[in-house]
Amino acid sequence: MIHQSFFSAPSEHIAPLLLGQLITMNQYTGRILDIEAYGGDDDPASHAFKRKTPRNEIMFGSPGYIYIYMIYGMYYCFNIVTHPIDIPGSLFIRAIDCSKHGIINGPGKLCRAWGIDLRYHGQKMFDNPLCGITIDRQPVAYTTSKRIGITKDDHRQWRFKVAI
DNA sequence: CGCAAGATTATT
DNA sequence: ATAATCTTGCGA
Repeated sequence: MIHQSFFSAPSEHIAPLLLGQLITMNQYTGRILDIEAYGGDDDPASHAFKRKTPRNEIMFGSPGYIYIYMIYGMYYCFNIVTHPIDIPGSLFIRAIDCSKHGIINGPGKLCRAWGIDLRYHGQKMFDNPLCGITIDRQPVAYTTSKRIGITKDDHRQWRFKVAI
């Protein structure tokens, strides 16, 4: 499994490297198909755009930790903190090809299928036998596009998907 | 303390 | 295109 320093880089640099690779969360495994990158005070769409708040605080912390938040009162979303400490950013996992459930397209559906909730918030994606990512393949071809579901759109092409 | 907006999804 | 549903963060 990859270690913490791997996540200590800009989100948009890491995202394509993780596409097609193996993610493990407790009993579940799958291959990452779709990731969005988020930054900090230069990224209006990011939760960490302005100040540190109770919710986004972890985005300002050490890389490689799990950031979970609830959206629209119904769905949890799964993120991994990026950038060195004090520089906020995250990777937003949107879709996975899961060995058990098949393709799960949608961040809310992923958390529902894998039972991810706030208990995962603040846990590690490194040095953790239960949660982590293993790079066991050559880099895969991918496409980029605009991030979806955001209104403060800055037109950045920070959505990364495995090419069909 | 009130209120609008939100990194979504299923349905029309 | 819109409802469902509730937390968060902002302003007063």
